[in-house]
Amino acid sequence: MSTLSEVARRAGVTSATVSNVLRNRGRVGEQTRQRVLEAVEALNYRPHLAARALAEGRAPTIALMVSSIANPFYPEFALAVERAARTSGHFVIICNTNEDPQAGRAYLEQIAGTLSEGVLVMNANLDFDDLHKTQARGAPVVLCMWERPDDPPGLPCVAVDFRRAGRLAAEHLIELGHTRIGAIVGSKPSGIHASRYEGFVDAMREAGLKIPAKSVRHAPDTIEGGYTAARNLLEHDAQMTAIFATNDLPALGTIHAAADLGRDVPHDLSVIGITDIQLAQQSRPPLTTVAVPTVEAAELAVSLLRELIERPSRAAQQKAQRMCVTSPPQLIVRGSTHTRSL
Amino acid sequence: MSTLSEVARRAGVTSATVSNVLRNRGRVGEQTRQRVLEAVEALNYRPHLAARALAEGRAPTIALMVSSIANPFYPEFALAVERAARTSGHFVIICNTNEDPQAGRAYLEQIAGTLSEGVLVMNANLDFDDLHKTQARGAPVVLCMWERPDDPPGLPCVAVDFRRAGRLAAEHLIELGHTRIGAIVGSKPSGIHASRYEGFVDAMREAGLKIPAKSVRHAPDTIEGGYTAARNLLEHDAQMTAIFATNDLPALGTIHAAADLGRDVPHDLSVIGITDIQLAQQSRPPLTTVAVPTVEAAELAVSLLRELIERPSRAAQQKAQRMCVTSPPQLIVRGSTHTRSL
DNA sequence: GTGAAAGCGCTAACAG
DNA sequence: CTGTTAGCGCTTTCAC
Repeated sequence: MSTLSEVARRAGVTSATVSNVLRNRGRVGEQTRQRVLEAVEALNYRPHLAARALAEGRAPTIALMVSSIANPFYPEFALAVERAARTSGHFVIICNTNEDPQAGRAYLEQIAGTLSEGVLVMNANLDFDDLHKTQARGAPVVLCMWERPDDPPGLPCVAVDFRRAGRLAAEHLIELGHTRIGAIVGSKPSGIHASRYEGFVDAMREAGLKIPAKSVRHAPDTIEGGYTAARNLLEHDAQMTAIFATNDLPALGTIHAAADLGRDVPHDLSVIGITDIQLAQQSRPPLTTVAVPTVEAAELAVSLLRELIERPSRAAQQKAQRMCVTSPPQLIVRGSTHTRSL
Repeated sequence: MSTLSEVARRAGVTSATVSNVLRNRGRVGEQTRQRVLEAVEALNYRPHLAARALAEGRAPTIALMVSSIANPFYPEFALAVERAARTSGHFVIICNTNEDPQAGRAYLEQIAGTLSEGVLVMNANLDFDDLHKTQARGAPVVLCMWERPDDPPGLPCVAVDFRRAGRLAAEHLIELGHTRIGAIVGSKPSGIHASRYEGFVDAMREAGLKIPAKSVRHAPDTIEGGYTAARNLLEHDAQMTAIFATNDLPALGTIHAAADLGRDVPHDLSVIGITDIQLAQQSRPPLTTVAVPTVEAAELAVSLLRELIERPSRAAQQKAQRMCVTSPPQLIVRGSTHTRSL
């Protein structure tokens, strides 16, 4: 690893000059520029990013806090984040909190503001106090998937109208003539699944449909969780003709459960999810779902973060209020829903 | 963000002392230690990792090069890498090369040795020259899933006996009485899928079974790729009773294709894959597959990397030869394979 | 145009 | 035990 001053020596100039040609700052004579470039080439010089970070007082990385990268939804988001981050010259450090606020805090305290200049939070189950603290220490924080455009979290965020997503899903089922509709709701009582369910409830109410307690189940946000909940639902109410899940994974599990119960999807049972993960296209039948603008959310989150990093002064005042809203979720009709036929 | 010297001033000592108490180096009086700790607390001080990295001449991060984190297999691996890395105090920077050697090179040149002190390579389609260069510049490199324990790549690596995996899969099918077996091989002609296919060929040959060209297809490493290839296979040879895929995703696609062709898996058609990704348990029927020790590979890779980082001198000599082999792949029989019944 | 010099925040000898 | 002194590799005024 050669250094700036080695390059400088070889080019017969000083390191300041080398720095200047490398960053196109200041005026440098064409001749010296050439010599410097040659020296850089000859020595195979590459700037030391940590040193640069220290000198500039900023870091070339951002942290992405996520509960577990192994959950099928996050990788798609992480990929989009990484792409967006690259365009602003940032690398992304992946921080799996494993849903543990302790782990999250450890990450935040160590890297925020020292190794990474900002943090993106994606359903990582973090303590809001911790988030505020890291913000106070100078590292901007943005929440990547806030579920309520109408209820700001007091932290910069990009919001997705999940309530609307829930409503769209329910409306689709209702339009198809379904009246006995079951719901599988992500296990965490509050948070992102609550608003989806609220949207569902809104639509049901408007259509004059009841939601008996028996037709709602809470389940872990996995295929298996959905499977179990769906079996349960179907065994308690044989008349049910449609199931709404607050997420794609449980919806996929529902399709499996139906198959095991000898019920054909979509003819005997319609199933709908929310998100539109890649797998949704690849199930049998392909899953009807309400697509959430993942890539857009990632891009907005990165650009908001960048803005907060670059205009800390102006941003300081707006921080609490700063909220970007993505374009609305959209219904994607595929093969798992059908006109009620019973 | 308060600094070491601010803490020092407040505690009435010098920054060296603060550094000492924080890292438990050197002897420090109990009284001063207390005062320092109080000051740290009062100022909410956190060490600046970039500064520390510069001073120590090493970085607290490693880079994980991967073709695309959105591919369902990598996240599981990435999670294991991150966990292992944390135990050695490293953060992991995720580098999506998108299969593009150019992109890979850009990453390597920028971060290797400056922002991250080592790099893990996971099927990222990188140029070996580039890897050798980054190694030469002082950043250890380890390949995470080398497919041939018997043929070292000239770079440190952890090897998984994929040939054996292919053999195990084939043997399972053969034992079940299948003789007309189709094969779906990952698209890249050389590399990781080749050895899996070789293992398959070995077993077939030993069993005295032929592999007509018609019963082999190359396909992208996706569900859809497998779907198309399987349809193709099945339409050309209605007698085929089993299909071996070099990876789980195409195997899953094969199950779908069979369903669309009205063939029951496993009674009309047995399907087997390799890897054992999470999805394999969750398909209908659950996929029989040969499990590859992902987590073990991740842990070995990280510890090998750490060793290379820490003993550069000794390691230098061994670098080219350094190879860890994981425990062997194992057959996991689930629902997609069955005794031949035609 | 180019160089000299200070400093980013921390660590690591070495003195005292 | 604690302080002094040098850097780590780079950026950035500010002189010349």
